Amino acid sequence: MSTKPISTPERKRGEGVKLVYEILRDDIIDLVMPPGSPIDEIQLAERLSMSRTPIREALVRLAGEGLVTTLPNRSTVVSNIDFLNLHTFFDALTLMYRVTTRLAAEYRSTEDLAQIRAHQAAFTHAVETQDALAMISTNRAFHAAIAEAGRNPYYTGLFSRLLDEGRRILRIYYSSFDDRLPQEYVDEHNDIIAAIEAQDIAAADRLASQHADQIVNQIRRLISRDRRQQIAL
Amino acid sequence: MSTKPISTPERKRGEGVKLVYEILRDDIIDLVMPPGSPIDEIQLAERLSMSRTPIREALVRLAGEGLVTTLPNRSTVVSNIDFLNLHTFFDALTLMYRVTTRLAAEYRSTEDLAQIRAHQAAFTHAVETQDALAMISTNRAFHAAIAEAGRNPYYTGLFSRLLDEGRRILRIYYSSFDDRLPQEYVDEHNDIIAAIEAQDIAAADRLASQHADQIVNQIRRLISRDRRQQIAL
DNA sequence: TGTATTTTTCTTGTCGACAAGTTTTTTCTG
DNA sequence: CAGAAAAAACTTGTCGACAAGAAAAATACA
Repeated sequence: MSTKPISTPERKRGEGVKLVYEILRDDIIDLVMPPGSPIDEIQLAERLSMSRTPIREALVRLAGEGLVTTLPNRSTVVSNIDFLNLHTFFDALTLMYRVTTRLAAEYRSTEDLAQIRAHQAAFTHAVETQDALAMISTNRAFHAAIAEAGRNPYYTGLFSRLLDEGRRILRIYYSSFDDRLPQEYVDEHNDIIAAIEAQDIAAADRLASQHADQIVNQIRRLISRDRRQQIAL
Repeated sequence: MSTKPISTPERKRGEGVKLVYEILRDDIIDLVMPPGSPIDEIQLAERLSMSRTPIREALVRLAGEGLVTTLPNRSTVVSNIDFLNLHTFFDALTLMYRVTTRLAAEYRSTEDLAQIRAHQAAFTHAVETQDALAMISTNRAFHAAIAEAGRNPYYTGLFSRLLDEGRRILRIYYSSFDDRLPQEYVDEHNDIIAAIEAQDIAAADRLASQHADQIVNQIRRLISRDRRQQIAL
């Protein structure tokens, strides 16, 4: 975690919480603060030059989203990634990939398609320049845009949480990205876009399902490879 | 909302937030505080004889779950029920009914079954005594227990929110319950229990789907009937 | 009398301080 | 010197107070 103070000489009333929330959220998702990192309220308050009240409010919100864990009367820490129950994560992620893509095919507007295509362009660029970090974030934005087009807030809410959790997991292994897979992702994304544009719900469901399997399998491979390396040490 | 002060002479450190959270949550779900009700922090603080800090923390949590809406620099109010987009609610509810029941059939332990049966007994009793309010809450507990048996925290989290929202909607119409339908629900619940016990995933899925359709249709009927009455006035 | 403007009142957002626990350090004792 | 007990240092949870903004009331004006 960077400790340098952030210059916030003037802040509007009500923006403090938002600021802290977004800083912590980004730092947690990008693993700047790895799982288990303690979050010191006083330190944060000094760094952002504000009182502990807005800090605590942001922490309560983050706890509600499962990104931090509050240990009563003890420190708040960045939530751990539960590798033992990853299958529940994969299961929910796959389901949300499917239903959001289905709904997008059903309800997408022309503007939705433009948004989705813009994110896909960014993802393609990240793949071409082999920027693994950019791949992870643009991939998230691409699928979040699809979910938005589906217009079901219950799904977008859960899906966002799952995508964030997936980002954390991928960041751990981002250095060991295969450069063969990303191109496949680009192609699959394009197929999904085509199905959404054609409003072919069945195809959207099938493609999303396959895409989810690809990602799940990739994560599984990254984890097992990592485990082998650890044993080799 | 009842305004009588609650006797809380001594409270342990850290229990204040939990107390406020549960009181507000229950009052909102049971429509003691109907949608749109303003929540006055100072009034609440005086009634529970504590400062505004724990009150605000509880409100942030409730806002995270969508039960209250915070209007910046203005009052926090109980969230409205979005009747215009009820289809997104029905869609998500049906899906969660299905996946949680499927998973329960797959992973249920003997203790899970006992829990589920206990809730079903309570539901049956509520139907027999024609206690509509008890039907609503025991029905929720029954399905929540099934979801717990499926052991996917992402699903149980979303499902809980949906069940709570459904409880709010049903409470609005609780006086106009048909007395024919509840008996069907009892039978359907028993079929679902049988499928879960037999670990018949396909049957569990199918029954949950039918059950969800029943409930969705019932709510739709209650709403349209209510609308006709309003027009008749 | 009705509308615009100012003033007052009220509620929320933020702050600094203190109390209740927890962890770490120090001191005591065998 | 090792382990237990006591004390100090630190962190979190709660409080009362104040400032900023919004709603309501009062006033001015046509």
